[in-house]
Amino acid sequence: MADGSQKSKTKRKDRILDAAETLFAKHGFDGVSMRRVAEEAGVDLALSSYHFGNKRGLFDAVLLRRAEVLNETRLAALERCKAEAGEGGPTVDAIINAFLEPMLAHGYQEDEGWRHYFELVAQVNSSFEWGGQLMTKYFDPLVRKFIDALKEALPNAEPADLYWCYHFLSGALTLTFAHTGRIDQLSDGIAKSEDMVGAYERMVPFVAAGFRRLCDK
Amino acid sequence: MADGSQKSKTKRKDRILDAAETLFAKHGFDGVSMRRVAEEAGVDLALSSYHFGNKRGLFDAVLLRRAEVLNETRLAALERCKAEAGEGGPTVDAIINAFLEPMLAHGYQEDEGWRHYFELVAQVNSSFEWGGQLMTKYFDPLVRKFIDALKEALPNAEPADLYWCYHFLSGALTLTFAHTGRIDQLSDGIAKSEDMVGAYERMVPFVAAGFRRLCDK
DNA sequence: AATAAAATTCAACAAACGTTGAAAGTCAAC
DNA sequence: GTTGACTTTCAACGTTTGTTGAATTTTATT
Repeated sequence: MADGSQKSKTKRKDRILDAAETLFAKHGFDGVSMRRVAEEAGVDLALSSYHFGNKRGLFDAVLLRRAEVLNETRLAALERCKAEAGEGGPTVDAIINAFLEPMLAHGYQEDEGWRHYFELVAQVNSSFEWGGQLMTKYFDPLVRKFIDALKEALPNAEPADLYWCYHFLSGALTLTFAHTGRIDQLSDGIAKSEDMVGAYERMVPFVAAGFRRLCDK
Repeated sequence: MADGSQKSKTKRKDRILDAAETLFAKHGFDGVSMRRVAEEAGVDLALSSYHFGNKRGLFDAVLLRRAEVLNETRLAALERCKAEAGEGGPTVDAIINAFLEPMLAHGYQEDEGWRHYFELVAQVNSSFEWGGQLMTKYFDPLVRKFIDALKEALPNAEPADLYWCYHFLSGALTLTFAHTGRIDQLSDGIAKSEDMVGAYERMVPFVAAGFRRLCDK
């Protein structure tokens, strides 16, 4: 059969993950029904439960799928930035850049999947119910490596200051990738939430300046 | 009757708002049922619909109730900081401080209501579904006044830079007040998400340094 | 004390929810 | 081509959902 429909190409299991990713990003865990996921994926209702156990299992699978990829990319960027640095090790700017640049590389290049995924992570990160548990589980092992690198670049920093600075970075980052459209309305179109390159180019110096003011003693 | 139960004191309509505030903050709009709200408020199921029309009306009422108070407090803080400043107008640090300090004043002083409210706002701010619309509606008229003040303190700033800087501030702020507990786990207890004073004292210089690096030309 | 208005309860609706056991289909290995 | 292991569908289950019309109680006004 020579049909060009999207359905025939990818496997059903992946189509379910894609549909769930999109819907969870837009409406949150409780705002999406298993029926809606099945409909969007073009699949029977029961199939999601078969593959992922239950709704929560599906949610975890969506989060895990790209977390592994992102963590690897970020780790590679960190090690490359260390290798390129001179004897004194990488600068604060370089480390922050290694943390942010991989999101841009995947993020806004005609890849809807990654864009939805970052929207979902933004929502999870700020949610009381899951923010602590899930972000810790999926991202903090890597985040610790970045904080260790920052400790070397800022040898006199108080640990508590360093963690709070990362927290502020995390907040700025996730809100930016949430794509809520708020900055468009606030600025009357002068700043655009779709302009990820502009956001990235500003976030690196903004955050690095904060780190240095608090931690460079 | 001389009973000291909480029920008898406050009016039912306020009890519904309080219960909804707590529950929406923890579980989001779709994670809370009208029955759960009624139960928590100690009130009949139908009463919430009677007072607020429907579930969405209840949600809006919860958001609006404290937004008005917070906006007034922030406006007063901004004008006080302008009055106290010399001829050159307030510094960036002073303006940022006027924006953040009111949340601390209300926020963590044994007042659970405000704490839950800020958790709710954090969640709304990062949600694709509500973030653009609701935050704009309830907070942006005031935010524009703060940005105008920042424009005067940073006369050579590009407008787009200014809006992005505020966006980063907003992200750092809302995540911090979301109280997800993530920073506790990441830092092994060195930094505590309940320590709002510590967060506040660090956020002001962190954010102000970012503004100056990007906007002070 | 009678009256009108507002507040609250009761009971029920149809619709949507997550999950599951059993049946049917698909596919590769032998 | 028969077997056996996955995959997918079908049909239904018992709950829970938001909302509403009618009845009841409370409150304020006369």
